Amino acid sequence: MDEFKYHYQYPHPAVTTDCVIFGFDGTRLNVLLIERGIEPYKGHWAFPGGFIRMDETCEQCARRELLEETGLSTAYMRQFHSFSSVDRDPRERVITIAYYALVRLSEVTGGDDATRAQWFALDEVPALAFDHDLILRRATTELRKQIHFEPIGFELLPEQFTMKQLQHLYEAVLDVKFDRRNFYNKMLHLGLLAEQPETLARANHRDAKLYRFNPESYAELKQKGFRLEF
Amino acid sequence: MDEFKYHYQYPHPAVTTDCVIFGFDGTRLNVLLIERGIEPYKGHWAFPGGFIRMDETCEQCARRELLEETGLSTAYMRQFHSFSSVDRDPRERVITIAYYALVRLSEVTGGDDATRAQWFALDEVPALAFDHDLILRRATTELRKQIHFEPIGFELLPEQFTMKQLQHLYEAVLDVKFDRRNFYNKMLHLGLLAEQPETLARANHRDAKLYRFNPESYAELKQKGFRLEF
DNA sequence: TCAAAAGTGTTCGCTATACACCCATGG
DNA sequence: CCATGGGTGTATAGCGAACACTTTTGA
Repeated sequence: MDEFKYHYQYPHPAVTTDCVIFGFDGTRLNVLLIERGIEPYKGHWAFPGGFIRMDETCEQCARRELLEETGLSTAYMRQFHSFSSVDRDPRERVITIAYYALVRLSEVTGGDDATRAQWFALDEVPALAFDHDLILRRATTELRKQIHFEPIGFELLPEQFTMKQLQHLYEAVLDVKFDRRNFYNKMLHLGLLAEQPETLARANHRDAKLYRFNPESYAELKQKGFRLEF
Repeated sequence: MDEFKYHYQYPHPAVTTDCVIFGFDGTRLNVLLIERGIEPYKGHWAFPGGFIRMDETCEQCARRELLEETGLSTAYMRQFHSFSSVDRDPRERVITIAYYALVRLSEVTGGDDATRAQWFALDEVPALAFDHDLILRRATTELRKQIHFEPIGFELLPEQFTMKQLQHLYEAVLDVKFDRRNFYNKMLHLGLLAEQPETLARANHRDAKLYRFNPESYAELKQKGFRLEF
């Protein structure tokens, strides 16, 4: 019985997708890692990923992995780079198409039990399997680039959030500090936020207003040639 | 004799790279297309591209194609997206990793004679083979995004250029018009241009100053946290 | 009444924009 | 001397950055 039953006239690389899943814990940016149960790199941490099927696109493949590990069937997801070093996988030639996903930590469920998954703060990520260190660095820089000009930060926050939470998010992703008052002013004047009727009661403090991202306003502004920037 | 001598346990897609080669003719942005000599899409125009070898990275593969078609061994080149629709190639499952290159038209030589290659202005590109229409649209939007924030426009101009040429380039790529005086001021104050001793003699007009892009200045500014923007 | 965080406005300086004049060249 | 494009400066408005005070809440 021949296990190698797929024949080609020319050599073909294997193709995988890998998925860098970002979450925000209120203070720091986190990524979801899987502990590998098999060789190569058994026991090392890596991004969720897997071989592409012949009947699915890369995006479908990446979404399948996201679903398996987070229970989420929808989330913001973006292809950011393909990695093709000849020796990046010791088994065979493997080219990977990498995505990053932005998820709300509160919505993440365990995923299937077969794999050990764990969130790591960006600055506490251990050495990773394969070339995943490189993939993480690239994912982070691409995310930063993108958040400068597109309102994707909201994908990491609950539907309703306070101004302070939003500020902390931007500070965590961009690794900068903003003046609180200027941040409030800028955000409100952009016209992308809808003030919510509810407020968030805080112990010992004044209640905080809750906001929601308003995609319609953004679509409208974008059509008028408006360019968001941070 | 078995022609299908490469065996795998699981099905593998074929992987290609495609290369959108941009050039600037002084007025409009152009792309280099190849007329396909074989099926599928025989007689249709397509981007230079080909199957990846087992001993080269995608970037090396794309550069190989660039060299074959333009004679250029160095040029600005950027991977911008991978395309993986299941039916994008009728022969077999093919995933392509797409690059765009920015070249100086003056430096392009014929490439090898085997293929018929031709420059097309962006707005005169015919219907393309495979999903190359989609690839072109994506390449164009990515190029526009990138030129907003990185000084890559110079890659499309001769080493020495006049302010007017530079303005025309930006206008062609971004599809906007700039006020000539404001464009001059902004460019000069950015500090990215080195004024050249030579001038360009123009018939019937005053000579034009020639400039050169100064990568050192840019590196210096970038390190200081300066963000370029158009 | 105090501590800690929320909410709001004003001033200032820079930069993008709109706009006008003089210069150099060839015919 | 004139037509054509090259080169430079100025006035204004709008936006981002720096910055201070008041409000609310629970202890």
